[in-house]
Amino acid sequence: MPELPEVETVRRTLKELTHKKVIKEVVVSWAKMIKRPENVEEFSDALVGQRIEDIKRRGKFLLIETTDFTIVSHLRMEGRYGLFSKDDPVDKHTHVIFYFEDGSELRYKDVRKFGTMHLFKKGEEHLTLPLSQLGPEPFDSSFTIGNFKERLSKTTRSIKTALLDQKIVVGLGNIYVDEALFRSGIHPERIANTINDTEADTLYREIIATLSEAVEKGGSTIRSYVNTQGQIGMFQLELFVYGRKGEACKNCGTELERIIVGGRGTVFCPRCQK
DNA sequence: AGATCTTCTCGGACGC
DNA sequence: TGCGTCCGAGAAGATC
Repeated sequence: MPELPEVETVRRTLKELTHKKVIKEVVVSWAKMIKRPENVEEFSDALVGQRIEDIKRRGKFLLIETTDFTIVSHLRMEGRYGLFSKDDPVDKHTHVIFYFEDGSELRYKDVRKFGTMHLFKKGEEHLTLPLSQLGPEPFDSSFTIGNFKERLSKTTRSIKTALLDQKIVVGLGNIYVDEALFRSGIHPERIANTINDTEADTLYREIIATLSEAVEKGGSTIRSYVNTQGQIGMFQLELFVYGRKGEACKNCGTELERIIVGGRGTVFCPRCQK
């Protein structure tokens, strides 16, 4: 499931693959994934003749910038982009195809149909949902330890739930939140406002370290994550807890436990995480 | 009234 | 084979 590192990997690949290509036609075969504008034809029509100028990322959202518009795309769990030629058979889970003037096509596939696309006039995408309420980027100077501690001190949710909410910091999903909490020695059910100063310092550092190491490794392959080129990711980041229920903690050997926190499956070490 | 909780989206995987 | 259940990111709506 794409979290920040996977989305960043997709962004980099997609930017190379689609640079300066001009859209000839857009075909949407699953209209419900287009959340803005309400009329799907408006979405398709607006993009005809547009050139792909840049691909950015905000949290787990991809921002596909064209001459005049920005497509805000969220992959949710299973969304994937791939560049194909017209001779490639169209997968049944393909919901949007961007046809380029050079004959190539950018296809969006999504088995679960959870992904979304919003179209904005370029520059207006940050003014409203889905981007307007997002917290700071973990690698940006706007993500400060002071603000992080203040936000934690003001909520009574579990620390895991607080971190999955994209308001304190963006980019963490179920994999990396479990990893960051393990690396910080913090139990996922700890109430956020009970996290002490030292723990918050560690957590802040480990959130950034966990995500940046994963970006370096090109994202995770958990649940057969595939990059934009249709290749299985070269993920090599060592996962300490995610998906390892019942296995031995790599730090102390204790059997890892799985619980539900905020409705999400959660794996942790009962000995290392307090 | 702001924080938190619940519901909804969807189809593959899995268990009986 | 055919049901029923589970899973989950984010937003909207409901509730505290």
